[in-house]
Amino acid sequence: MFALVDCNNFYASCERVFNPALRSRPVVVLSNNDGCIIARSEEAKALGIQMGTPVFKCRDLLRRNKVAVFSSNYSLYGDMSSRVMTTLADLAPDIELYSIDEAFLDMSSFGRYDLAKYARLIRRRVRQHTGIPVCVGIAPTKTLAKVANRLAKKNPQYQGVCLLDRAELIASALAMTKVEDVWGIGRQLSKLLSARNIKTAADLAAAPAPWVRKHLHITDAKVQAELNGTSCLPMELVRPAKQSICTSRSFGKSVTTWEELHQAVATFAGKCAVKLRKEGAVASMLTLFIGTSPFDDIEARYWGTKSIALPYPTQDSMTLIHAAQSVLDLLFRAGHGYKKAGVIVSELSPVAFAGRTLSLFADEAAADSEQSKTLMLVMDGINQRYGRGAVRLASENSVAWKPNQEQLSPCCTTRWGDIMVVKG
DNA sequence: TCTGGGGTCCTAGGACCC
DNA sequence: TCTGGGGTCCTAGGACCC
Repeated sequence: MFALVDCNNFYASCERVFNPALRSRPVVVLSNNDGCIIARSEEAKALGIQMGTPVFKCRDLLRRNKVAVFSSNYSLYGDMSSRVMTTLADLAPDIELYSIDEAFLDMSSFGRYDLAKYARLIRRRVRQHTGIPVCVGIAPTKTLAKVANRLAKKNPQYQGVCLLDRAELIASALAMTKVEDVWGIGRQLSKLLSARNIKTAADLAAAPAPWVRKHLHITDAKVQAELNGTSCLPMELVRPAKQSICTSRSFGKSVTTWEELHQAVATFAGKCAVKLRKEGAVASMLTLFIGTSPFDDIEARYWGTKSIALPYPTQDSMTLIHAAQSVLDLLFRAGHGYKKAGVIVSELSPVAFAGRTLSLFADEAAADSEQSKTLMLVMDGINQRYGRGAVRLASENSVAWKPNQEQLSPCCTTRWGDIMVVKG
């Protein structure tokens, strides 16, 4: 048996934990550039505010209903997430951290223990330790646990817990679940299935397996098997090594000059380097993309993307920034108002392997130098101790293109200075 | 005026091998 | 008119997840 523990309206709930005055008010959290609504409390959902709505389209509604609006505060959400996960790790022998607000727990060793009762204990414990409300779904496969969790969330009478441990319970749960709400079935696929009159999870479970395998993907065949109680997706107890790392942003205002874009690109490459070092990986490939707003007139739009091989597998900020800027020179077209850019590093390998392969060309290094490694170590150390950005390379700068973040809440759990401003 | 960010997996098809 | 068979590798792009 698998339990899926999923935090309710996670970002909105995080904002509430340290601000009790928000408990009776609708709360929404905005995307990185204060552009779209990406999290909503139950009260906000009840107002009809949809996921992904641009704020400017519902500003009146927000004001009329005194909705509390926040910029996204990932320091806070990341820290609250690890508190929730730490609490959960004590409650089951094995745990898979699936996303920032979800984890699977391995319940297979619980035997004849009352799982519904245990699920209620999980909810209480997480609430007590972190202040975050969660729902728990338990079932024989991960996909069914997802179904169960969804029912627990949608139906107040379940009180946050749904246990699917008998065939008739599973059957009725599948009949209640629309096919587009099944984990792994997205918009395109549900359109296709709907045309074949497959409208509920029960319909999908009952569809002839050979037809599914022939006309859909192998992943969808697994979804179907999981709905029918055959577990195809095992617990993943260790996070697999990342294959790529991306840093990208939309700009608070459109960027027109080469200099500003250069700074943005340098900053993103620098952030990728920090993430690489945190991951313990080196990258062999770098991709840069820059673009105008997709909402611009079609003739004003521009989208450029290009990848280059790095001189050797690296995690050095200066090497990556230099590479990203050289790609920018190839992609930059004057006369556009750029709205977004990003850097992706890929072909990652563990840092322990860096330099094992000798360069074919004798005058080329095969890995970062000892000086560069030491310098990066010192930089990361200083930034960890004194705060991100305490030291940076001169080319990294975020003045001109800085994203809008007008409603940022304090970092109550990660920054001492911020604790003082909390009231209530 | 204002429209997110960061990932993975799968497949089709081209280019190449013998 | 007739024109093999069996592979691998790589990439772009689509679809999905949160």
